[in-house]
Amino acid sequence: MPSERTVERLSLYRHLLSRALTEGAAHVHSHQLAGMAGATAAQVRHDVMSIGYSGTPTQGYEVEKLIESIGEFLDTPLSRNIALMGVGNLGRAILSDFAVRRPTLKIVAAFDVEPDRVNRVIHGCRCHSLEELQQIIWTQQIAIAIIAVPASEAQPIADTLCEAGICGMLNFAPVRLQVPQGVFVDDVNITIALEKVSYFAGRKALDRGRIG
Amino acid sequence: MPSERTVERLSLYRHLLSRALTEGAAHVHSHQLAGMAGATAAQVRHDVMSIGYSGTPTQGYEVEKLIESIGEFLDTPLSRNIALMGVGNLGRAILSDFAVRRPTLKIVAAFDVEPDRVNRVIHGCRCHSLEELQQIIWTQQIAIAIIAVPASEAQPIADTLCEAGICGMLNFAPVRLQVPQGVFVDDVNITIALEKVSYFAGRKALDRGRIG
DNA sequence: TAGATTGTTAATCGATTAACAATC
DNA sequence: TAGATTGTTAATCGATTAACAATC
Repeated sequence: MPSERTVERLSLYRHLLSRALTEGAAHVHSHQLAGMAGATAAQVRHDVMSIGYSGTPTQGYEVEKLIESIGEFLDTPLSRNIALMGVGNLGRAILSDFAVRRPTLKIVAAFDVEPDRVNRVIHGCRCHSLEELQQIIWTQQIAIAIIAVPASEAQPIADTLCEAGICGMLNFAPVRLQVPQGVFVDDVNITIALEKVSYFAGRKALDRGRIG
Repeated sequence: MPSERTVERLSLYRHLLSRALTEGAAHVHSHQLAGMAGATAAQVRHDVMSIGYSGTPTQGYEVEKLIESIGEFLDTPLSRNIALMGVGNLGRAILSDFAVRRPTLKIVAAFDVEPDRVNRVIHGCRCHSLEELQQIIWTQQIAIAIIAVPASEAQPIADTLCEAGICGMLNFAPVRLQVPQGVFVDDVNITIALEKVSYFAGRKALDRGRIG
């Protein structure tokens, strides 16, 4: 079982390699990929080894083959259909900015409680009422959900999703979701990320003697 | 120097404790806070110890005092004023959902290149043109920036920000930013987060025998 | 061939966990 | 007092880094 960091890096490698491929790069060395990804060459070699792909000492890694190997490793037999819960400002931003980027991950349905959002098509995605949730999750084979609802509604929504059989959630609400053992949850907390930046930026500025 | 994880958890503790305080809680035990934060009691004790606050065996931690201690530790002498770069869908979502939550962190200015956004007030925040950047960063004493521009514009924007003396950035663009030594950058990559959820959710589903 | 890069093992580093005396 | 919880040290765990023979 690879670590979360390794999975994150592999995902990033694939993204970078796809772009390198369109620019005509046929081979990359570990330190080149490391430079692009903000990792070390040793990490790249470790990550690549862990997915069972091998390069050659002189040429390095074949870009096309490596992309393929990462895909075989990362892409699970799970359906790649995603549900978006909440079509407020954040939900709409996710729909417009991130829905199209990866063909392997696709937001196929959105849900909201606001009557003026339900039954509308927003950024190319139809918004449904919560009553339709279970049926749509089943018929569309949705395995993953994005939680972009206010904090107070996040837990009830998560409960409904778990009952409907969802396998994983990406949670933007600043709440720790209680879910059954078999469900994977990852949190993106923008406020905490900002506080972290503020803290370490402040420490660095102090070290530089810029302030304090 | 505390780890990034410790800083993230401390930020979360403060958030949770503030809410507990308004609900009338005067004291918490390590395992209670751990339960709320999705951490272990040992982690809570370790984190609290590292900021120099002490509880008592019978009562646990005083909520009000602990919040204060976390603040003294996390809140740097750095100005808490933030600039938002890019007022597209994501930028607007950040303005509306996260700007008001923490009084210690405040988005005081937004910037965009689109003429129809410049000089407008969006979600209570004035949007400026990039020409005004340096002057506003200086006069408003802005130390932190949020990068919510398209990938292709992220690096030039980051360069300008570094020249203007910014200390830290929270980057939403799917690019690894090149910055000088003294600048702290943290990345939020929603696509990678989704791929991670998909991978681990798939693994869990396999283990449960739900698929495969 | 010579040299850079690979796969792979061992060493290091740091965070988490366990353990336990001190204490309210 | 008895008992749960604390601060603190030691043990564990896992990831990163270093090292190096194999190899194209």
